[in-house]
Amino acid sequence: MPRITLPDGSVKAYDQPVFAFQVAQDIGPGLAKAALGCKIDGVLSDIGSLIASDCELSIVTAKTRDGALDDDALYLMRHSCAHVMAEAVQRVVPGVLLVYGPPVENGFYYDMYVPEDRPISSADFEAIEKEMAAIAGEDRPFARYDRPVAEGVEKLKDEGSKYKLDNAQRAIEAGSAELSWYTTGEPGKDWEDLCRGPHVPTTGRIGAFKVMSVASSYWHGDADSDRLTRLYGITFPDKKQLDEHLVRLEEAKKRDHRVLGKQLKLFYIDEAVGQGLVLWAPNGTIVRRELEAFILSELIRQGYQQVCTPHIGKLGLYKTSGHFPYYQNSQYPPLIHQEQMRVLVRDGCSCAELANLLREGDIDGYLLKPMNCPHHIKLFDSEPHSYRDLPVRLAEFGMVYRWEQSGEVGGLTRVRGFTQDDAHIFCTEDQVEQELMGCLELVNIIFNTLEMKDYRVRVGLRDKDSSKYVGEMENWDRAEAACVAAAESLGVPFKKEIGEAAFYGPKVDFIVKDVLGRDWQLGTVQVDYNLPERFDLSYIGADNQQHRPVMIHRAPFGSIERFVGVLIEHFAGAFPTWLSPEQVRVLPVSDKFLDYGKEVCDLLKAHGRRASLDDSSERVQAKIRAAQEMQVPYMLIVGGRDRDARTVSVRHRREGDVGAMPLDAFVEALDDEVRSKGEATVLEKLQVPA
RNA sequence: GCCACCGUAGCUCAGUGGUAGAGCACACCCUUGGUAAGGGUGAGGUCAUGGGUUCAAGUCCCAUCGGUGGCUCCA
Repeated sequence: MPRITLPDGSVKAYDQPVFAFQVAQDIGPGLAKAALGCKIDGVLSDIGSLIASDCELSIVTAKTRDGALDDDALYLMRHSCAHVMAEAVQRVVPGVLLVYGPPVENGFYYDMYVPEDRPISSADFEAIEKEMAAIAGEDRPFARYDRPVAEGVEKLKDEGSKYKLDNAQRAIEAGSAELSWYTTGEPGKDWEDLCRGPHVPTTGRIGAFKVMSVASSYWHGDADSDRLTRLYGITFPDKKQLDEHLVRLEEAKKRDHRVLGKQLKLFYIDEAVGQGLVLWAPNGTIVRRELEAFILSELIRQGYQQVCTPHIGKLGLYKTSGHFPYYQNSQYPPLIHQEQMRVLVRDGCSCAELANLLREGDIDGYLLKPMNCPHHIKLFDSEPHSYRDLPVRLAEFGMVYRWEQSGEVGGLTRVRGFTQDDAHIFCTEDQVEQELMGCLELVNIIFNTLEMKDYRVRVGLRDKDSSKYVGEMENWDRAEAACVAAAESLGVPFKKEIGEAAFYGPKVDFIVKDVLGRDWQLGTVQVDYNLPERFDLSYIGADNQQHRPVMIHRAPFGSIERFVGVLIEHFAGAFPTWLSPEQVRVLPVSDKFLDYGKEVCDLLKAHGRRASLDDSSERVQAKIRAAQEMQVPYMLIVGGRDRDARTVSVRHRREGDVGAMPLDAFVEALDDEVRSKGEATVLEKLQVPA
């Protein structure tokens, strides 16, 4: 009979099977009342679970002992709230069929088939929430019942939802011996859903919730399959936490790079120019160029050579590389010269035929480059190479153009024209590991300098059962080992993912989250056995024989556009001084002191600082506010006292008024701050007693 | 590409089928000041674009373009 071990190590023994709820009751009625579920031998379960054998048991409540929100509790509430939302939707909108409603990070969703003549829109949220509140108010129990597979399938067939039947069949394929339902209330009478659970005890325990958004999705995530409606919601143990979450979301929206980009005049996207085509304003261009200069200085230190190549190349080049037509639906269509077009028309080529020629690539033309590698390969191949030359590392901030789907383009994170911090390393097999290390070292240096700690690393390895990969298997093994070793050297969490390798080689990807919690892949480092083959690249080895080099593609920050977008959010617009478009603004307290202000400003400019003078006839308070809104790191307030003593009164955008210091000392301290990229700061100097 | 929502001044947003609005920004005037908005006056609009309904459309309908969220995709 069950002996139940509790988290504190104590044991409760029962002489017959016991419900987890009863155990909680025996520990204390308060705990039983607060219980949302339990963990039996580490498996999250209903508090109504019957325990028949020895186990470890912990009771899940909304808060952990240290008062934080309990992740398991949130999971139970989200999952349960999804059920309640689904029931509410079915009350509000007739004809809705349920598909799938899991908890997700930050909430839950429910996928549903919704009749086409009655789409769900945000106008329905209020009614849905009202029904949800009613269902929660009824406080009906989440009751589980199981059916043997065959009986369960019959039941689902009777119910007539192909989606639920499909879910069941998937569960059966995964090895389920039984199918389970959860009724909110009485089985056979109240609302129910095929579900493996677990759930909170009653509908009254789903917490404070809100329907967030509606979106479309596809059944099985397949764009050719049925289109479903996905309703997103969130829930928290109480209203206060929900409200706090909503406030956090609002705060996050203010840090959105699209909002800050406008506010700080960094970049614009104009529909007259084109969707996903970024116009970098002067301020944004400064950030970009500083970043590029920084990356470049590290590249040069690592032995890279900088190259420049054009934005277009002949179609044939991309046929050799394989980019065309393999990736043609994510490319701008080929460009054809008008003379050639004239000849085609003269020879009776119809629009349909022309479209076909373009699609098949059976035509001379140029392509806006979707990648930089073919150009770099041609540069490498423009002269013979000895093994003594290798590795050859060619770097370029190269702009590439890709036809992204219209629904996916937005801000700086997904664009149609972007600048890769690209380089291609041509090396021997033996040099691969060392070169990978170099790439990751670069990532390390740059993320550390920018104080970006919150990124993750994914190592994409081949699926050994698949035949889609090119290259020698032993080279793959070595390259994969090298990728893993290099990732380990970074000292940040990384995950190996089987089957995520490119067909031509393994890779290491860097992924960050934006302010709204969405993942973005920044850079990638990829080993490539394919292109050297396609372009018949070679070098002369020590044995005087021709050998095939290995290529490494690496764009550790992906695109400068996306990277700057991520950086804007990372710094919430307050770039470190070395990156700031405007580093100092001089604010004379009255225009009597404009002369001195100008002198200060000119001195800063002579030192290479990006400084400006606010000569408006505003009060100093207003000038501060204006500078503050543009996130200028240092404001120098100058008046009579400063002029007479040849000082500046320093105000920092975060620290506020930090006191006066001699002008020359400030200029020098700021030089140090910029030069050291923030390792030394003006503020530190000010804290040193005079 | 798919679904929902949205598009009004440079920006943020109001606007019941009946004369186009506010705040900020901008220009000019007054104010000459010491750490997050001093005061006044003024200018600024093909209400995304194109059709339609109506005596009358920013408002209702359709299409197109663009934006937002998610799905799909992402070499």
